[in-house]
Parts: sequence; structure tokens; C-alpha cells
Amino acid sequence: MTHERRIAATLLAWYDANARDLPWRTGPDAARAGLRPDPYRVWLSEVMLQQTTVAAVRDRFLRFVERWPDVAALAAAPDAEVMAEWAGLGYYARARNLLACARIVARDLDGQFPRSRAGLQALPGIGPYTAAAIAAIAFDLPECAVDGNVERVVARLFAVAEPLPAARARIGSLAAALVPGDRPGDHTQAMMDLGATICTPRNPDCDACPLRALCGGHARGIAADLPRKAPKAAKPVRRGIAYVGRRADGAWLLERRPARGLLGGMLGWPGTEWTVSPARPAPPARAEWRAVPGEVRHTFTHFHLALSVMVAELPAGANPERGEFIASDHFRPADLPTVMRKVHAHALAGGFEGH
DNA sequence: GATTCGTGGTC
DNA sequence: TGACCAAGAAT
Repeated sequence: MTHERRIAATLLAWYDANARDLPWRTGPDAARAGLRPDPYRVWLSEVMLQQTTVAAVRDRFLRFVERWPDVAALAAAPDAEVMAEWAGLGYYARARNLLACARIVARDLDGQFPRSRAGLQALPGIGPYTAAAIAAIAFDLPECAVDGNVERVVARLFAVAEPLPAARARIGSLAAALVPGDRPGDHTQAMMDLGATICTPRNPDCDACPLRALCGGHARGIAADLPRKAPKAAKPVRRGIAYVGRRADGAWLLERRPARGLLGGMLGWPGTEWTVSPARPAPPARAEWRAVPGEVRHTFTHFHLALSVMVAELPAGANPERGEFIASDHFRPADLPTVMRKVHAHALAGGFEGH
């Protein structure tokens, strides 16, 4: 038996006894009985899990499939409702692409997800990792899905000291050589589970690892230091102003953001650009704007944001130059991205109630 | 290959 | 408390 086969067999045996119970899974027992999970649920979970923790996804996934149980239901949903449901999860291009993908599958593919990696990867929001993961998990095809977990596990198993991202090609071929012809779907999920529960980024629990005796990184005493990564750039601080306006009838002045770019397609407060030194702009409506003491701080992937908040009561017949009024009964802070929710909370904390 | 794109948890 | 990190994709 080759080293690779021994690793795969040991990992699969460990998975049979230790697989995590997750709402989008059917579990190893069902898999061995030939039962596959619903491709719709696999696809949705994989998209939600992109750069997002299982803990954050679990409840959101359940709410989502309760509301839209299949791809046809999702394809028929209004954009604004899907974006609102995604609010707080981040990386909102995922929600836009999710809906675009659902509509293609429902309209052009008879509601069936493609049963090949290439076919899947041709759809919006499905890249190399997600295509391979769906192919393996939903259809049990021998594809190799390489995510952050797999990169870490493989870098340690084979003591790959070259830093990412340069090591990506080598890690990819090492990972592909591990995929067994039998039960490739469970192998994929086993790699994830090992990476998430034992071979963790910090303080890996090598004592509990089924692959410890087969691990090159452990043998060299460097497992916990792998994979090596290039240092990240510092985050600049950007500034801006957000305007929280409320009409006499209680309606809030909000604005749908452009479909592309940061928070694209999401609802938010009108405001300035967010730059290192923003220009002083005109408010979205004529009113007595006053500053709320303090500021809202929020950190995005590549910059810190410090937002000043201005508030104003707007007259009943207000005709704003930007944005749209959302009636008080229809306004839910939970429909906003987190930074916008913080702005609303800051305005309220500053004593603003509107009329 | 390098950038852009969110958020909440963790140490 | 601030930096790091998580089942990446699109450009």
C-alpha cells in the first residue's frame, strides 16, 4: 500500500467514527448506503462557507432552506429579499451570484445542477474549490477540492515549507494524489473535518490526530508552523459620513448600493465615499443635519473605517436627492449589512428617534 | 499573481 | 484589544 493510500484509508476510518453532524450532510452511513445529499443544499452550504465559519453558517443555512427549499423557489425570489436574508454574512457578491446561479439552473438546466466539475465551475459564484466540492460531495465524483483546510493538512502531512501562495501548485498535486477512487465525497469531507477539528491553524491537536504517524510535518516538529504565508499589508484607515434621516411618518431614508463593489446590492445609509481623506459632500436631503457624538468603527478585509454619523428629521413632503424612504413597519436593521446596522444603533444611542 | 470583497470568533 | 483567521471567487 502506498503512503497516499494509507493516509486516505486511515482518514476515512477516522471520518466514519468522527464525522461532524451538519445540516447539509447526510453522513457517512448514508453515503455508504449510496444515499447522496441534495445538490441544492450542498451548493448553498459551500457558497455560504466560503471564507465563513461553520458556526456562523449553520443557523443561516437552516433559515435559508426553510424559506427557499429548492433551487426553483430561490430562483423565483425577489433580489431584495435574498440580499436581506444574506445581510450580516458578508461577501455580498456571493448572494448576487447565488441568485444568478439559481436562475440559470432553474431556467436553462431544468432545475438540475451539472454533474461535472467543469459544468459546475461555469456557473456564477462557483470557482475551482466549490465546483470540486459539489462534484465530490453531491455526486461522489473523484475531484479534489482544495480549500484552506486541505492546504493546511497537506502542507503539514508533506512538510511543505515553501510559503503560500507560491506553494499552491505543489499542494494541489499532493492533495489530488490523496483522493481515493472509492468514496471521494467522504474523503473530501474528512479532510475538512480533520482540518477544522484537529489539524487547526493554531494549536493543532497532534496527539489526537489519526494521521500523526504518517505526518512529515509532525516528524520534523514543524507541523504547527505550516503552512507558511507571506505577511499581509497593513490596513489604512478610511473615513466617511453616514446620514440617518427619518421622515415625519417614521420612514427611514435608505439607499440601495450599486450592484458592484463594496456591499454591492445591499441597503445602506446615504453618505460620502469612504476614503483616507474624504471630500465634504452635500447631504442627501435638505434638513437640519446634526452630528452624533462619537463615531462608528468597523474593519473590512483591507481597511479600517471610521464613520461620522449625521441625523435629521425630514419633513412630511421631503424630496431627497438620493435614496428612498422605507416605511417604519418595513424597516428591519437586520436587513442591513453589519456596518450599516452599527450606524443605525449609533444614531439611536446618540438619542436620535426622529419625530 | 495581486486586489477586492465582510464578518464574528479567538487568543 | 488588535491582529489573525474561516469550506474562495471575480477581476
